[in-house]
Amino acid sequence: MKNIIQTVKGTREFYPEEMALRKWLYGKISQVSQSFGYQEYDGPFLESIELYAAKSGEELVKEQSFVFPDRGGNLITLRPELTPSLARMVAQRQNQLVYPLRWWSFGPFWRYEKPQKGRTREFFQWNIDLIGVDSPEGDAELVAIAAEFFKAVGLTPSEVKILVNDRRLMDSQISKLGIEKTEDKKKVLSIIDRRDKLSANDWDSYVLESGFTTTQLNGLKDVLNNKDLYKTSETVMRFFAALNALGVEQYVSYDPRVVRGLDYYTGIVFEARDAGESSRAILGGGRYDNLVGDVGGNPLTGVGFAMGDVVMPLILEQFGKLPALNLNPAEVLVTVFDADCQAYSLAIAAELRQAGINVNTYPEAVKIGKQFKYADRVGARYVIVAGPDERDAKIIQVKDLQSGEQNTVPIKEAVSVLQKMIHK
RNA sequence: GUGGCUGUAGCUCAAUGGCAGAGCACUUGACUGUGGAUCAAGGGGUUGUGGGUUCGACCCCCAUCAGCCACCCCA
Repeated sequence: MKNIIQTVKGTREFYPEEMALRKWLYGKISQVSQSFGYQEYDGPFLESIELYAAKSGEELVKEQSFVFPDRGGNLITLRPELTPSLARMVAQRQNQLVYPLRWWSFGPFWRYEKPQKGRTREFFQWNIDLIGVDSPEGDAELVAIAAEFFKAVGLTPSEVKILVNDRRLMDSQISKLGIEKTEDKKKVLSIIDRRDKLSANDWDSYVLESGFTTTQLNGLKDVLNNKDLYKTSETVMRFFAALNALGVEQYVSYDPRVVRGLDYYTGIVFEARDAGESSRAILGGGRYDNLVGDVGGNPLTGVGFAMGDVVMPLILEQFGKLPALNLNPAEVLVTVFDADCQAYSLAIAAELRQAGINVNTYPEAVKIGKQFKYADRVGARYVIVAGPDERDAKIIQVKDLQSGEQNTVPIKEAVSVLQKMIHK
């Protein structure tokens, strides 16, 4: 045990239990994405480092990416995010694609970060984007997709909330405080982003230390406490009207403190958080204006979000919403009574499989009790016993481990009887 | 990248410088053609790894690896 080579730091292994959960999650994501008419796509897992140099935040590429030289000396990156690949894919076929473009993806990503709970170095991420539209209704569609996803996995509006703001709204408010320079505005956004991470007093001093006046500080506080700020924006009002019409308004609320860290958001921004103590960010996204420009296309607007796969199981566990998943694909186990009867058992199993039933056989003729225990442990519900008596009489015994009932079934009716039992 | 906590059986944890243990899990039996429940017995450890201090180290010191927590950043 001790000299087994360790897994790479921050990676996960998917034993059947975890794999079943991953597939379940993928299924929900796929179902919700497709219910809104989005098409599945994917990009390469390996990209050249130049792709990220243009657009992504400096830190993401320089400090949080796995980068290595290939045998030819080119720097290769394990993709830390999908958006640049998406931008290129759109740019390459910009004039052939049909807009609005609705695409979604679920695949692996790598970031060289310090692993801890809810954060690994290798993770899966759901990306979904609506490209080529700039309307509040388009923004609302993406938020509605997030809400429908929560609904699909069984999370209620009291357990998860999607918090929304609009950068344009914030921008005009910040201007009103006499902060006009782009650089200063960026600084304010990052200050707002830290609002929850500091105590009220510490945050106040942080604002002042960053070079802003007391008047600006107080003005900023007023803005951040104004839950009705969105009512001053016709666009955001339309956005909320659309959410109402889509029937997901209970999951969504306006919060002027949400600004998101990334520079490239230009309109609506949103993030989902759980209502528990940890209050983790579950997903985040927003509107961007210049998706394709950086990789050489004509500017296209879009709105999208990303959700990692690591936090969701933690949230589901916290609220007791983890699904009970069946790990054993075989509903039936055919026991092997003794060496002489093995062929009879194998033939029964083969016949059931021909009929589309998933069947385990016990691979050796050990004590029947052990085989029953095995069936119980692996979660096979029906056990077939076919010993010498059964073989000679052309029958089998079928036991339902859940009810404990056992019936004698003529071999000719085995398929139909089991199909009925399995599908009832 | 910075700071802190932790690491003992498959799992959850005891043992605070003097013989490395318990519960659960596992194997076998009670039950010679039937799982779960009960009872009994049994197997299982280089105490994360490598050094050091000591007559003696799970325990103290150093390093290292991993996990967790707070920063940073974000999914």
